[in-house]
This record gives sequence, C-alpha cells and structure tokens, in this order.
Amino acid sequence: MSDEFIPPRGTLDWLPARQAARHAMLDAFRAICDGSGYSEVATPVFEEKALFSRTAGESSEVVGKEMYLFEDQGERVLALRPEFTASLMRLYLGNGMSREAQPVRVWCAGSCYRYAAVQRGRYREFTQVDAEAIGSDDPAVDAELIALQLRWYAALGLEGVELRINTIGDKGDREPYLAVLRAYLDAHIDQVDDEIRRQRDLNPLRAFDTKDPASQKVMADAPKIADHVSEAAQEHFAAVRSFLDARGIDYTVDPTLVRGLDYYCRTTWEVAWPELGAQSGIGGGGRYDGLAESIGGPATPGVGFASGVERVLLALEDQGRLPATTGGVDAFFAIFADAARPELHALLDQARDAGVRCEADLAGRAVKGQMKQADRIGAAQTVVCGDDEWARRVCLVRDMTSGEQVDVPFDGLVEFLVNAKG
RNA sequence: GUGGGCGUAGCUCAGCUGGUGGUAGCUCCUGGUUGUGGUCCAGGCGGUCGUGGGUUCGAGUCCCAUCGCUCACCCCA
Repeated sequence: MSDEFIPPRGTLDWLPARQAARHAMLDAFRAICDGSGYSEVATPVFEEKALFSRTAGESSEVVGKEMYLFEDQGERVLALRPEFTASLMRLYLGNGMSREAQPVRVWCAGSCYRYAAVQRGRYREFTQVDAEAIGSDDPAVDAELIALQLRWYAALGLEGVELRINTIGDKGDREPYLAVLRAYLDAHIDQVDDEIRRQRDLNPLRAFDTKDPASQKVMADAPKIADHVSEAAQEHFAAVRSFLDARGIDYTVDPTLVRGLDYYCRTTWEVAWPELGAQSGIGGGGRYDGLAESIGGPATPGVGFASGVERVLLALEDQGRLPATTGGVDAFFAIFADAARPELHALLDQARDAGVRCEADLAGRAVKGQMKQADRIGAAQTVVCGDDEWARRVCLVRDMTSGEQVDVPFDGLVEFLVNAKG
C-alpha cells in the first residue's frame, strides 16, 4: 500500500496466472503463424523517431503526442516503438528481403509504448502481436491476414468478435476525396461539434468517428470514401470480399471505418469485442502500399495487422476463458530430518533431470504443514523422510490419491518417481 | 489533456448524521492428530484506514491537494 515504489503509470506487473495465460496466447499465435507460412522476426524496442513520424504521419495522435521520445548520448532522437509496422518495413527494406520470394511474410510479438491516458485495456506499455505480408498486392493476401487474425481469436476460444472492413482507396484518391469531404463539412459546419471543426484541416476523416449525435446525423449523409476511390481499388476490395465470403467469414462493410495512421490505403479492417467498452478494438490492420516509399524505399505493397494482447486477455477473462495454467507437480519432498536435507535435495534435482516435476518445503513447515503444502500444490506423490527413514536410507513415498505408502531406498527413488509418473 | 466514481488486512469487503479499527469471510501460520493432506474445530500472524495538509476537543468518516485504480471523452491495440 504505502510501499515506496510502485510501477510507473500505465505499466503492468504480470503475476503468475496472467503471465501464464499471456504466454499461452502467444504460443497459440506462434502456432497459427507457423502453420500459415509466417516466420517470426524481432526488431528493436526503440528506433529513430523519424521512422515513425514519417510513416504514421504527423497528423496522427500516435506520432503527434503519444510517443515516448528520448535522446541518447550520441544525440540521436529515438522513440520507443508505438507499433510494429514501420519497423518491419524497415527490416524488410534494409535486409534485402525484396530479393526473397514475395511476399515476405513475417510476424512478431512484443511491447509497444504510447503515452496516452490510462484506462482499462489501454496501457502505456502494452503487448502486440503483429503479422505482415510485404511484397504483394494480391487481394488474397489481405483476406489471408484477416483470416489469420480471426483464427487466433477462435483458437483462444474468444467469442462474439465483430469484423468491420472498408476500402479507403489509393493515395491518389485521397486528396480529391478529402476536398469533397471538406466541402461537405464546410457546408454543414454549424451543425457539427468543435472537435470536427478542429480536425477539419489536418484529419477530416476523423469526423466519421464522432460520438456527438448531431454530428453523427450530419456524417451519415456525408460523402463516403469508398464511393470516391479508383476503379482498381474498388476491384481490389471486391476481390478481398470474395476471398472472405468463400471462407464463410462474417463481416460488416463500414464505409466510415477510417484508421488513425496515415500510411493505410485500400483495405482496412478492425476487429472488436463490443463488451470491452471504450477500448473494444482488439485488433486492426490494413494495406499500406505507400509506406515503403515514405521511408526511402522502392514502391512496395504490404498488408498486415496488429492485435492487443492485453485487450484480448481482458475479453477472455470476461468470457471466463482464460487459458488454463499448467499447475501441479509430480512429487513433493517432505523432509523432517534436517541432516537428510542436503542429500535429498540433491536427489530431488536428479529427479528433475529425469523429468519429474518436484519441490521440497522451503518454509520450515511442521509435518502437517508440509503435507498440507503437498496437497495444495497438487503433488501426486509425497516423499517423506524423517529421522527413522534417514537412518535406514529410505524414503516413505505416499501416493496422495490412494494414500498408499511404501518404503523406497535412496538409490531407487528417482527411478520410482519416474515410474510413478507413468 | 478533460470530466464522474472509488482507495479500510495478502484478497473480497463492513464501518450509519465525525466519538476506541472488524470475535467479518477467504488466504497464510500453529495446535487438536508427540510423523501424515483434502473435511471439521480452536488459536495466531497480519492495518501508519493510499499519501500530505486542513477543520475539530476528537477524522476511516468532513474539506483541499496529491498519487493510484476505474468509467467516459479523446485516441487506438
């Protein structure tokens, strides 16, 4: 309570139960990616600030005010990564991966950092899983990634997730559309709230996300970007949908779905679990065909998604579907003869080497307390050694289910425990 | 960054219009069973009432500030 140090705001300690659940979630993601031809990579937790500001765009909140920035002793301006996509594109471009068979499909998982107001499901240090396919503009790749993301949720047992998709066209479609949208906003400027007026110049697309009822009414009739995209982009979107339809994936086409990072184009999507409240978005992604050029690379198509592990974990907890922790031990050593402890702890390690999961009392418990502890941790066998057994160089091994007890000599103990384990 | 709610034992929580911190539940430890778990019974450990000020004869209770959690705005994973 009044401890001197507490974790920094927006960070989490991971206690055994939740850490085990998180680990199981990442294992599931790894298995699904492996099975789909995605290879794991890792990138630094910090990068040059410009990598993020150039790709995500200065107008995005993430870059504008949420990045953790610092300068190192070499006066380099660095940022803790707010997301993975830019780093993965940098990795692709900087390691000659454009010469490999395309598309290059990678995934990673790790901590990201954003300085935002802390809320349930929104932390300043949070964990993302991310998968990207770089080097193909095939709509089948967009659909493959959406399917991959949904397969993860399904594997975790998460129910009730909702997929929304949209197309926001190509870069060339953006400015003409934004001009149309601004003209519409200007025509209704007295009916929308201040926030929309403030965003009018820099990020007018955000107007679609408004929660203000009057503004929502106005935006319902606003020109939608999907109606102002190139024919090629429309065809691409139709193809993506056909790949989703053939898989039987449920989705809603949401013409107002706009994502917050500037590099997106064409397909965008979001997956939500609505009961999570304000932070209901558990993952999202999209295509980013212009991203490579923004960091000095050749034109390279790409598509990918990220999903927030903490949010998915919260959803699983709410649904009572936390991955079970692998508890239980095979044997507990209850040693009442102090003189026997060194030799028996050595035997205990030999048993561990043989694959028997075991522990001994380390709290100075009395006999009853040690038995209770053996029961509490779910030990299948309890190895008892008191003065009598020590003198005879045997242990009394108690089967905790049947209650049967047998003497086992020290030199046969490991073998006995291995056999008892089955 | 802006509002609302909440901070009492390791956990879950009582505590009324200010008047001695709870035989509270769970957990933990010990004993009943001189060396044997799960059930039961008994006992025990455990609190600067988030923190710092203020009002008052007296503050867990009222006021201010601060930190944390939480809900919403915002943003997004």
